[in-house]
Amino acid sequence: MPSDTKARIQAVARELFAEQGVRNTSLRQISERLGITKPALYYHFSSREDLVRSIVAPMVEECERFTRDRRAGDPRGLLDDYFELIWRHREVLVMMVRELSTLGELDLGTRMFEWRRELIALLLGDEITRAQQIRATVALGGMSDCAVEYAHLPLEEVKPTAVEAAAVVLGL
Amino acid sequence: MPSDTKARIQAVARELFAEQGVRNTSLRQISERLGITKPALYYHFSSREDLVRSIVAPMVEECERFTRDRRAGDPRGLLDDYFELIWRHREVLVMMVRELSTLGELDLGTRMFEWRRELIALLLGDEITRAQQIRATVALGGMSDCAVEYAHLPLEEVKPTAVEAAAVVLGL
DNA sequence: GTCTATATGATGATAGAC
DNA sequence: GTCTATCATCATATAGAC
Repeated sequence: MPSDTKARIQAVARELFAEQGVRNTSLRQISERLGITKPALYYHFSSREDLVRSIVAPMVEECERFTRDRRAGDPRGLLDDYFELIWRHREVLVMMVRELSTLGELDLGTRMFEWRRELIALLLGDEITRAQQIRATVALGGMSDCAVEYAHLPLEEVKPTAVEAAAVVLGL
Repeated sequence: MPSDTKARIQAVARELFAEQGVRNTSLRQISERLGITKPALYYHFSSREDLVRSIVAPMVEECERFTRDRRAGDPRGLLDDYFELIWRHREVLVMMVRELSTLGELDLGTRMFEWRRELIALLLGDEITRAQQIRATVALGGMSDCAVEYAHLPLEEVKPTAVEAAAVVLGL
């Protein structure tokens, strides 16, 4: 059985990134918490950016798959699934909210912004007024905030209320 | 008339902090955009942290004054004033959202979290269920997101809809 | 008030031994 | 796979001249 050092590096990095931000976390800190040395990291990842990307990629890909594979209609069900999606990735989400600037360097800021635009289109259609756009921001942004703020609670304790609140805002 | 270099430094710093994050901005960048040298900054500010603090302090103080001086009741009016408050400081708000971690070093993360707790208490009273808490997070968090996402629009185009959406969530 | 020059330390990254 | 040793680069910050 091969050693799973690579996965352990990612776990520790995710932990530190969520704790103190991506930019604030050095390879030294990661290696120290793991009990290995800095250069050892370079055997598993070609660069620091490679490591960051490997952690963020799964969420980004799943988000983009979510809007790509989804057909319009059933807005209430979409809110439901949207919440489970951001909830599943809330550890990375905390990271992103805390440091949009760093993710911007990886070109993820714009992709996530574009993703939310698509999400709003799925919810309310293509032609929407500014007022609808703002309500959608309150609804979706508010739900994201919940995933961050109540990240330590069980899903069942947060989701029903958060989804219902978002639905009320959107008049669903 | 004394030169207002100090204020110009703060203006440029605010600009760069909002653009690319606090941690990502070096004193070198600030001095270069101003057309002066790095050590010149130290004549006006005793340290980098001193400069950051001088920019964030006004918002934090006004937030804390807001909850301190306010008596409970008139929740609809509170939502109204809350939105104008975060809107007025939205440049700093973008900074904070983008980099809670750095602000955490300045002990501001906890203060802002505490502030939102007080705000929710003013809105809904001291004894609230978790469900009310979550709805409040959607409402207040959603409004904050609007200040960030529509920072480039005039207030009158955003505020009425955002406040109304928050009020609906809270059943006001 | 602003400059030049410099001290000191942390960072990401590589070379090469084991 | 992990180590020791080392590099260039960048950061904040200070000393002292003008």
